Amino acid sequence: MTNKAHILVVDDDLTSRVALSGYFETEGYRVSEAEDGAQMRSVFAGGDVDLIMLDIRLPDDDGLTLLKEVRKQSDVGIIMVTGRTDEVDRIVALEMEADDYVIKPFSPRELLARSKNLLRRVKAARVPAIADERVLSFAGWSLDLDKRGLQSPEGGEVRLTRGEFELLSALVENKGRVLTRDNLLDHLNHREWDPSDRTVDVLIGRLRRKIEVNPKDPSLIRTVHGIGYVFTGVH
Amino acid sequence: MTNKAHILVVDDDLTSRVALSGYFETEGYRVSEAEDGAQMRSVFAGGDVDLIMLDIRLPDDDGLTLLKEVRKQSDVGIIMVTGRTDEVDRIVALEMEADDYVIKPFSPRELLARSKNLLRRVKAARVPAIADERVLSFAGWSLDLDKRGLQSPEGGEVRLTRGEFELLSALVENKGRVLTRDNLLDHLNHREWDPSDRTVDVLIGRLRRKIEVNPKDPSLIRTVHGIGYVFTGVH
DNA sequence: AATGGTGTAAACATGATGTAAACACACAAG
DNA sequence: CTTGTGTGTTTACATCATGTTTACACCATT
Repeated sequence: MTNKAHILVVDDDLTSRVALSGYFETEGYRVSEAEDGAQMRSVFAGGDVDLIMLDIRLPDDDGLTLLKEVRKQSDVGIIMVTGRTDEVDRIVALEMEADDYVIKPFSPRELLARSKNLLRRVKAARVPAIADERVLSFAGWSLDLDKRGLQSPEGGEVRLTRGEFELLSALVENKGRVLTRDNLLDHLNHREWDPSDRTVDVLIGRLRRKIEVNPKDPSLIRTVHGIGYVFTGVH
Repeated sequence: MTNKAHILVVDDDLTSRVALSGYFETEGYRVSEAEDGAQMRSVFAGGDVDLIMLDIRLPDDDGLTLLKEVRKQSDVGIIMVTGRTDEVDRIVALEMEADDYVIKPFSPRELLARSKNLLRRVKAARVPAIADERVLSFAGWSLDLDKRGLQSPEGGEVRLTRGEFELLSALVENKGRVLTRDNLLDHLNHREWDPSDRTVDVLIGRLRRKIEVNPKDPSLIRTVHGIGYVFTGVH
């Protein structure tokens, strides 16, 4: 998959939390951590969590209570983290529609295999939900993030190279905010910028010739001398 | 759930098979049984199986071989039935994308809870597929998802290999959205993509020679340099 | 005016893509 | 078992797209 899955680890015990996060980070997942229900809700509200590793024993809210709360509003993947002695609660958790549980101490290899399989299922179900188009509009233009194409106000399709597209979407997504070359180059490739690097300038130039009415006097992509560029198109 | 889920129990041992079937039947599921790979294939070919309980030890084909075979062509739920001594194979099974395993003798309550949760996920992913048209049309062509065949605008039947079909259906189902090679290879087989893997490129090439008016200048399947491919046929 | 930043044409280098051919493997037929 | 067939995968190489560099003119700021 192009996008890394986002995993939320909820555990009050620092040791297990770090261990879990470590495993997942090594595998290239994006990991967030929470110590309690409040922090969990805060991260979960971001709306892009794919899998929750949820400790069944927490100081404030019971893990099972949180499980119920989350399940009520979401089909996110949930794996309960349990101790050796939680036998009964494990079954209860499964019956409350937790997808799985692991027992501390866990086998990393099995844990990762299970997580991966579950993520596959979660994502498969989510695709149709994200099916709505992601389109950024400005000054009559529309930039389709799925199609990776740009439509002119007249309706014609304008072809953009990968670099031009990355640059334009970064600018439009941050419209009104000045982005440095360093910043833009990071969006483009993941690369450090040094003062002799003119890549961004050249690409901005090519972009202007494609979308500006008068490329010599740009109105959409403005230069901020000594800093970088800023997108000033109206919505 | 409106329709009863269909569960296929594959086990050569009569005792475990009957035990498993019994549990599921009590819960109101529709259960089929198979003693070996051949019988399994026969039932599975019916196309309406939601969950397979697959013994990891079978007389003829290895359970893992069957697992691989099924996974190659389907996202059906799979729970491996293992003995106490199969520790290593359990992990291997998970890594071959089995959803779960149970250890004989199993706790009926846990088994049923796990099955129920998995069925929920399997069905969630399947609903949109069934709800959608089973025939996808574009530019005069029609792709029959049940028949796994393609009809040309002139009415002739064009033969597609499994790989070509998987690729084309993935592209058409996501028309207008750019799919990465990673993405496409995942539809094709369940396999990770690495930059040296040219399988997708070759298959796309073969596909183009079958459906494009001018394969040298493709209009249906467009290349998005540095990203992947996108289907741009009109409906 | 001096200095460093920016625009841009042109050349360049490199990695991505198209594709033929060889290969590997499973399966079916003899 | 052996042979043949279909098909996915790998290899190899020609070609292409495009990001990057270079060079120089021009501009902005001091």
